[in-house]
Amino acid sequence: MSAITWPVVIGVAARLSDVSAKMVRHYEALGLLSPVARTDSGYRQYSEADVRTLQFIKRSRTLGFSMAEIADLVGLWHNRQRTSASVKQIAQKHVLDLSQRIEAMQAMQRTLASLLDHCHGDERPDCPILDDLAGSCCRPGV
Amino acid sequence: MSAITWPVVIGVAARLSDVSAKMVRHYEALGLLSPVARTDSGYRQYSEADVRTLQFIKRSRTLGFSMAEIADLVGLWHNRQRTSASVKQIAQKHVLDLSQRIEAMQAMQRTLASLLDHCHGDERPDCPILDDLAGSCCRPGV
DNA sequence: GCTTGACCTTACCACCGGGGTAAGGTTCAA
DNA sequence: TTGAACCTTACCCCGGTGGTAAGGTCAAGC
Repeated sequence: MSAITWPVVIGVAARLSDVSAKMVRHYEALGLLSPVARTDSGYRQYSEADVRTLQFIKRSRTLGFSMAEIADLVGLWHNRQRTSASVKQIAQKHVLDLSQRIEAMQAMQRTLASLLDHCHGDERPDCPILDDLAGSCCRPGV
Repeated sequence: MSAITWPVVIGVAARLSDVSAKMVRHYEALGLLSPVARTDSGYRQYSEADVRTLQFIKRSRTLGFSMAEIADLVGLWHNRQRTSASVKQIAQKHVLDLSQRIEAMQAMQRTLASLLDHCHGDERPDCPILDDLAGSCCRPGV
């Protein structure tokens, strides 16, 4: 077990937060992470607080929040005057967004399932799936 | 009711297939649609078959197939030696892919729902959602 | 002290499935 | 003949991430 000497360079911060060094720089460019300190030679220096912010961002991405939402969440996290209502509102909107995307994909699945059900899947060329994609059902004359 | 005079320019083909002219050109660049005829002045000319292909692509996109999958499907559609098994295999893979994406999003939803459930959503700053994102549960000492 | 290799820096390009915008040529109808 | 509507190519943008290249820096080993 090796204790960490702070601050750390980007590679260590990346490993500690399970975010690639590339994305760590990207998050900084996006403003999710305030510009960190630099050594004389230009190396970025990450404090424990910086790494915790990266972990916060990572966890938020895992839950599917967009970069814009995460920017808001990080801002609220760092703001002691925040209200839990403002946080909850962001999360509720995200859940709603997820529901809509899930519903859209499930609709695709239902249609595909029914098409798969009617397709023999054998050596013959006749295929209800292609027939549906070609729209033959709606325009029998075409 | 106005009968259509074939071939048509890109704008008409776009309206007939509910695909933007921009994307019609893009699909051609991707090779989904073989390069169409041109007038002396360079305008693209779309036949009925071309428009049917565009409609096929549109319907496939609506069902969530990727461009690569659609390229395969269009190829099979135009190939009389195809087997319905080959079509079915693409569709089955796509359904599986959808299932995995849906499952991942539902997992996010479950986590978010539980967090929302514990968040008061009032004027106070205390917020289980932020606590979770900050990972305080797992690293109480940090 | 010098070399080596691992690391850092910035700056580009790519993906997908589009959206936009600009500058210029063409067509058609009034 | 002129003006509007349309076409052409060529470029930039989004989100979120990967790669790659060319160069600077640091620490350890000899």
